[in-house]
Amino acid sequence: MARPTNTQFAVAVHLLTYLAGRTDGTPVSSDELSGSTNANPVHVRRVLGPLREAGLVRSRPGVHGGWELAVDAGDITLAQVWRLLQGADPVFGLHGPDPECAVGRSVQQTLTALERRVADAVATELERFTVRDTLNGAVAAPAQSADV
Amino acid sequence: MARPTNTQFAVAVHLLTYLAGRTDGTPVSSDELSGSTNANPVHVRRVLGPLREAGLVRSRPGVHGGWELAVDAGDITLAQVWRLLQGADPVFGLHGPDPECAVGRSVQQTLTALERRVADAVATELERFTVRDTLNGAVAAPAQSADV
DNA sequence: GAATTCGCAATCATCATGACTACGGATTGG
DNA sequence: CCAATCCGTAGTCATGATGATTGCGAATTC
Repeated sequence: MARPTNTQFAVAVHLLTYLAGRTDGTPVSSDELSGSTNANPVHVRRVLGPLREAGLVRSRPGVHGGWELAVDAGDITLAQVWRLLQGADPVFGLHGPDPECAVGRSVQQTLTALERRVADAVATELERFTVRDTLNGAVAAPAQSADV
Repeated sequence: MARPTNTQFAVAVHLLTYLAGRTDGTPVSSDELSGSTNANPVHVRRVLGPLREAGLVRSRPGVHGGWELAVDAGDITLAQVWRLLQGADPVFGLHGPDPECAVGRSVQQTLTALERRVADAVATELERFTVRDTLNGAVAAPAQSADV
């Protein structure tokens, strides 16, 4: 199926959780972080970049530099992370119908409206959890899955 | 845009709406459908295949063959279509963390649980609409978007 | 001044998606 | 029976998104 192509959200949650688990106040280098996420340092920096701009994390260059949380883990909702990294991505892809077809135009409007509804639903669900929850393993699977 | 690649759900909604709009009982060929969706006939058949297996549409070969709805448009929820085509796709991609890292394993479990929750949320939202709604343009944007 | 680490640009490999072609099978109509 | 139409499916190809990797510069610490 549509394989997990964009993993930035997953990596970000991992990184934030890792940082939240660091009790000593020392920053963590991209190198160390890349080891845990099995990614490379450049990618780590690219993922953390938007989070830094949003004020969630700090970075410092230099010998004992690295990354650390800028706010409490309990104050970072997963919805925030989602919006920063993948919130602009459509949940389902749109297609380009024949512009001359009346049905096509109507369907396109419908799909756009749907997209926003679904994106809202995703954000609402992610709003319920924070990085602290992920650190504590407090994110449980739903009682019953609607799958199939 | 992470998800922009897989447009099968969008195409399927388009195709079903097109079929629902056909008042005369004659089947529609893949060729005609491909014109409206701006795709090619083979792709149309590939998208409609799972819907046929689920009993939502029928197809007939031969001279006056083609596709038609097998059930009432009001009985086809968008969630059904979603599950058949993209329901198995993760909403956000998972990454492959270092299996030796305790944080990594924990985060992975959390993300898997999250994935199911979010997938449920999407399905629940799509459950609210049917192909008839898309035909009537009855899918409105939400009152306020949670974007940004 | 040397070592460390972030910041960023540029290139490359991989993979999902969909377009396209080709051929076979089923059905209709003469 | 034969031709035309249309689905069914396999196979190949182009495109685009994603992430790996390298290289170089700037900032900071010691």
